[in-house]
Amino acid sequence: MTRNVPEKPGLEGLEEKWDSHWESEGTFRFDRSKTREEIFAIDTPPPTVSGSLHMGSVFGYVQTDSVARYRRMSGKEVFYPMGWDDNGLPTERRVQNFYGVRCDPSLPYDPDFAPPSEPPDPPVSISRRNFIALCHGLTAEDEKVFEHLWRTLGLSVDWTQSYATIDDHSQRTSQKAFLANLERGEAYTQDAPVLWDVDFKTAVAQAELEDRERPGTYHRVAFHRPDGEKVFIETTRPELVCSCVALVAHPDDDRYQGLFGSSVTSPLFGVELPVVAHELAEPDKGSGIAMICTWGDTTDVTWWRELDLPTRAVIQQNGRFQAEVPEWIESEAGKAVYEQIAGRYPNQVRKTMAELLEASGDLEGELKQVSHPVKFYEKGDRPLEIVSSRQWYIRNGGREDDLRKKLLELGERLDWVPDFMGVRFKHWVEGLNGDWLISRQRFFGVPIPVWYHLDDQGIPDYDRVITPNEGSLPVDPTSQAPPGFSEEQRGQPGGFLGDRDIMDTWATSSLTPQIAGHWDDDPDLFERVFPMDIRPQGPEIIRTWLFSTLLRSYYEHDQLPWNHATINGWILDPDRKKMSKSIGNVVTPIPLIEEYGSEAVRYWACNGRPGTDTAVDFGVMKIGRRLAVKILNASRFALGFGGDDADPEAITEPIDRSMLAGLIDVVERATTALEKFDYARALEVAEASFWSWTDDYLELVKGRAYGEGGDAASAHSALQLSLSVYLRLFAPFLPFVTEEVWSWWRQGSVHRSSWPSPEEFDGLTGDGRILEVTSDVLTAVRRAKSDAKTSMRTGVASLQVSGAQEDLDAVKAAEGDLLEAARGTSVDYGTGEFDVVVELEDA
RNA sequence: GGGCCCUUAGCUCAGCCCGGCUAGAGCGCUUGCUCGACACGCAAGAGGUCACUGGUUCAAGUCCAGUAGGGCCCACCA
Repeated sequence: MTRNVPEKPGLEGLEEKWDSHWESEGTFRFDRSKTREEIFAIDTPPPTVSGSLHMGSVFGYVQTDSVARYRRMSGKEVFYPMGWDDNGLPTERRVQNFYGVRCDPSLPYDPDFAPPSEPPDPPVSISRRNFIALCHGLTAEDEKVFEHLWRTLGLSVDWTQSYATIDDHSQRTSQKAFLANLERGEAYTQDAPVLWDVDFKTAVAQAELEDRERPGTYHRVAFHRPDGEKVFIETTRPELVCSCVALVAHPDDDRYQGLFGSSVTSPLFGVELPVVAHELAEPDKGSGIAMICTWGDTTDVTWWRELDLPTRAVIQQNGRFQAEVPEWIESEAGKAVYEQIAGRYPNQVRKTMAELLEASGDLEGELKQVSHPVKFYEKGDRPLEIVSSRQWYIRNGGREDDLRKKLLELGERLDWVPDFMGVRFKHWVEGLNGDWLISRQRFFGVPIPVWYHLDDQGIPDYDRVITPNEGSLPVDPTSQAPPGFSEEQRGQPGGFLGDRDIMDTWATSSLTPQIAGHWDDDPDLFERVFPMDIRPQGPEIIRTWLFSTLLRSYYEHDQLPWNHATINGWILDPDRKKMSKSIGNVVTPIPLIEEYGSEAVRYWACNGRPGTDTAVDFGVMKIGRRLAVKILNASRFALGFGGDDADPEAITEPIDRSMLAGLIDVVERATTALEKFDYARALEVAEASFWSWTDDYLELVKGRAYGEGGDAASAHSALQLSLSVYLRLFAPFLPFVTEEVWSWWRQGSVHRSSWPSPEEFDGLTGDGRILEVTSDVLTAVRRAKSDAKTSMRTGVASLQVSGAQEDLDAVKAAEGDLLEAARGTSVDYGTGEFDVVVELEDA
């Protein structure tokens, strides 16, 4: 075919050119006629579209894309869909800030509502339906930006397979799976203490917690024995004295043996409390005796449950102390004290209580400043409180050892890349201390698809759950009536109540294999892609996304959702610090793509070893760009001789065959690495070989290639053949430039060509040492010229090569090329230690 | 408190699983070079007690034990 090699090849504009070409050709379209064995399925992480674009996203996705492209070239049909995680709190927050609105579910829907042009302060309250409409609108915009970024980066996803975690199909899948869990008893509802974010006014799950080190103050507070004797506890939360239900010490603690079974009264409130024993009480913490409140921390919950203590909760879901005086405070003095703290926030009450205790003589000694870990919602700004509320849970092994063991087994069967990441999973499962709380008291998400019967008094009976017909999914119980009821019966005695909550975003994204594979509506497709081959993801969401996906797959299919989990490393800023919005060191990808090009950014990402933390490094990007430019220029040379296409028969020169022999090794090593998902090693191997190909082989054959006849034809064919191999080796990493060069003289896409294999070189290779030794001699000649500070064009007056006989034979086989490259006329050979003596002509 | 990862040239990192020839790459630095692919370039060079201490071995950057520093994850907030 005719060759179309440009005079001055460049990188500019390649992204756009090839993205639209691939799109119109359907290059990456998934062929669903293939069988499961022929398919390589990727459970792509759906990025949260409501955050800013971030180098962390680019990093992992590009690495995965290189794996996808390799598998496609090695003969697999790659199932590579892209999803958007738009449901959930990040979107709500973004909408609130972007438009300056707040969702108030009590407001009626306003069909004419339009968001203010500037976010007002304070924000304007709008109805739930208006709010959700804004969420949908904004995420649609955000998704376009993301898709554009992914296309510019050259992710080879099949864009016809996209999904969003809030779209109807995802909602249907999510609700169907939830109802299946409910049916089998894996999901249940319970009224219990939960960790609660008072700002977001929602319950949060164990997986969403983080500890933050906060300053606290130990208050030494006196409780009173009937005989007037004081018992001192130390607490950082004196505001909870009013919700105290008991004092507790370790059963073996000698100091408190006499107190167990007796009672004390609380300071200020005068509430009578038992003194109990429990082994969780630590003798060397504080005074060794603690107050149990309902609930100050999760240990309180344990004590409360195990010791069967009463519930005296005072902090409400809005974070304030309840307004009415609790009924367990009976004394007039106690009531008066409570009046002073009613309706206020815990940190205010803490100060007030300290003052009141001081005044009453119940606060002893100096206040002691400490720093201690406090539980926060990972997205929240205030410490979590524990409040009692009805929530939905999915059993996750946190309370059942059999299930926990089963999940640990599955985790062991999964192939972790790198394997030490499996330990994180193991520790997480071993450390689970409760079931997965999936209900959220929020708005933009998949509704929990149930209703409850109301009794004759209009009181909901949470044991009588009404579920929808599967055909009606997705449903919104707050606006749709359950089967067998009409909307008029909503809230009426004998009628129904729709669950107002939505599911945790992970309750839906834990089903990405089922959503992308169309478990609910296309069983034929699902059979062809499930279980998937790889789950690529970041290390920070092993406890959430990976774990919950594995759990749902176990419940629904009794097997792993994928065979391999490839865990990428963490992205650090150029100074090797963790990137975070609060520090303000987040690096965004678009300016970098503009400056260095997509290939450069991809090269940087693919240089990050699997599972290894990697810093944003502009230097590495520059190298990537240099490599891409080099590929263009070297290709121009290799294809610049007109004439025929590569003819294997024509490759007769020993050095050409020697070069091909070396390439076999490169192909084998790159292939082995990629089979183990080690894209970085494959790139490194290809790159090192490519540079010596340009620096040595190209220089050595240059003179012969410009000539004519059989020896020139040998060079032309060898150049084309080796270039074709290099382009395919680089295609997974540098998709644009390799496609560009491929298009100069080949039909079709390099990304649909076959991955190079050693069989391609059958009968074409020679002694690999010829090129190696000849290159060494050439290097010695160059060194001589460099030392003489003269041009590389300087002629060589005499060239003596000493070495073992086999080395001398190797050089002899390439003598013509060597002399031409070295600008010499003859070589003298001598046996002995390897040595090259060069004498230069006068300049 | 428990666990995992890291520590190799001025910088960023390979090499360690499976011990073995003078420990590699790129950037930066130094010195040259406008040769018919490439100045978004080319060639050559300098630069390292492989964190530390012990041990195993004929042989340790590589295996084992420990120490120190850095990072991450988990853990009941009295």
